[in-house]
Amino acid sequence: MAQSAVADDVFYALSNSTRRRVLEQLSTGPATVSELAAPFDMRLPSFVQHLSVLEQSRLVKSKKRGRVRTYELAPERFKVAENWLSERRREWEARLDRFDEYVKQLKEKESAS
Amino acid sequence: MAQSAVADDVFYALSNSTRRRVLEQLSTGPATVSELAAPFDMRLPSFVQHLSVLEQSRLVKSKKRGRVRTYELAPERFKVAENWLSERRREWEARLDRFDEYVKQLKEKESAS
DNA sequence: CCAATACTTAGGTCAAGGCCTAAGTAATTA
DNA sequence: TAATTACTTAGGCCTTGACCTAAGTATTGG
Repeated sequence: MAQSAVADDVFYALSNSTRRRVLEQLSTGPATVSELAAPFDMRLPSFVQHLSVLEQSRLVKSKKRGRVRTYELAPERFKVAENWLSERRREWEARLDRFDEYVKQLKEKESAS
Repeated sequence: MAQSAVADDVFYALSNSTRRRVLEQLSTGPATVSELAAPFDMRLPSFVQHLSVLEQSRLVKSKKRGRVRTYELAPERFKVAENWLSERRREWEARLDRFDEYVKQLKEKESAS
């Protein structure tokens, strides 16, 4: 899968507040489907779709023991989003620094005249 | 607008690779609609929809002078995504630290017995 | 072993997303 | 002022997304 497709999946998974709330919950530790579903006013099959989106994006992973499926965070994939964002920030800040430098030099020339 | 709806918009805007490429381009400086569209094999009206998604999310802003519309990055909104992600990281790292501490104490008790 | 539990599968509705063509409008340029 | 440029608007097509109900399967507790 192309790098950008991974980012598509990750950002898409993050674009829904139900899914983000699940990730918030899982940040505090593993949980079962029922536990995760409890806070939401949504039928289980609908909710489980969200879990499957999260799992496909690999932001979480799950394991089934007996009839209980337990989810946990898979922190690695978060880096895809974090890295993309910090790369953008790096880029625009570098540009703004160059602009500041440019303005500074303009001023120096001005005061020298 | 609720905080989560803002995050919905931001992450949704970021979930498409065309839109991310536009943001990458804009990280290096402002650009017009035609300049931004040039690299893409897509009809202008379709492309412009992506720009409007970006603008609605407030990740970018634009201004029209004459017949030319110029876009630029609006860095502030990126923080919504950055903050959400760093908050999750903070949370799960705190948890893993607690777990390490727990394991460490287990080992101490063990060696004391 | 029977019922309850914890999901899972199948399939349906409706809105939104991403692309298109065709036809505008407004600002510039020749 | 006529043509070109730089978008913009309108509307259509098809797929995907987010929800639902109904019915299934596989454990497990009584």
